[in-house]
Amino acid sequence: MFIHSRALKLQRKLSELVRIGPNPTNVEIVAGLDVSYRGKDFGVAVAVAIDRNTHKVLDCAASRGKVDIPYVPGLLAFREAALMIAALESLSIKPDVVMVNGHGLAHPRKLGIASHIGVVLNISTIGIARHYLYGKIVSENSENKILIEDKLVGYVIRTPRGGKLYVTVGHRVTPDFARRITQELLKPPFSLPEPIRLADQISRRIVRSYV
DNA sequence: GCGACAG
DNA sequence: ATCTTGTCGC
Repeated sequence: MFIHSRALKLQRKLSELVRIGPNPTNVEIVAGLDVSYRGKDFGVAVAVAIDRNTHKVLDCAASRGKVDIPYVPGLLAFREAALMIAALESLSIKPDVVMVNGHGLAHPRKLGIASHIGVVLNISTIGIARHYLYGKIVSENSENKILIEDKLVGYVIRTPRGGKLYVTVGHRVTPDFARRITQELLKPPFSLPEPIRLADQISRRIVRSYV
């Protein structure tokens, strides 16, 4: 079952394992992870693998099931990580880096869902969030940096339509690599990088197909 | 006590 | 995130 205090303790423990860089080499496959819900406790997670150069979909997989843990700000991973990991491991190919819908190090205990998944699977991950959660935003050189304990962990970037996107280090990537790969896969007129956008779109279609 | 609060 | 159709606008 779910013990709030245990969750906090686990996050503080796992956060010690998070690494900023080094970046993966020869990045050709980028995956995106997202979860949609039917009602309040039935979720569908989808993993989409994209070719970093052609932006074509290489593979796609889904995982669904009852979700008993409620959403609590700061504890999102306990609600969604299991389904996301199941979907990710169902892919027939291995991504070089994974984008997760949620924050990475920009988190109260430095362990947003992107970092959580990165540490648990020991893979490179990037957090992609549409809303602010935690951290100091500093405008510098016409760019908005996200600082945690005075350390750079990511950037707030602008989407083609003027919206904001919080891009942060999940695990084993640098802030600049996270931003660069995100920009590369951010195709107008969309406001989310392709891997996440497709995972989001596909997961809601699956969910909505359930009458 | 007050405000903030990913998906 | 989800409950929800059409509609106004770039």
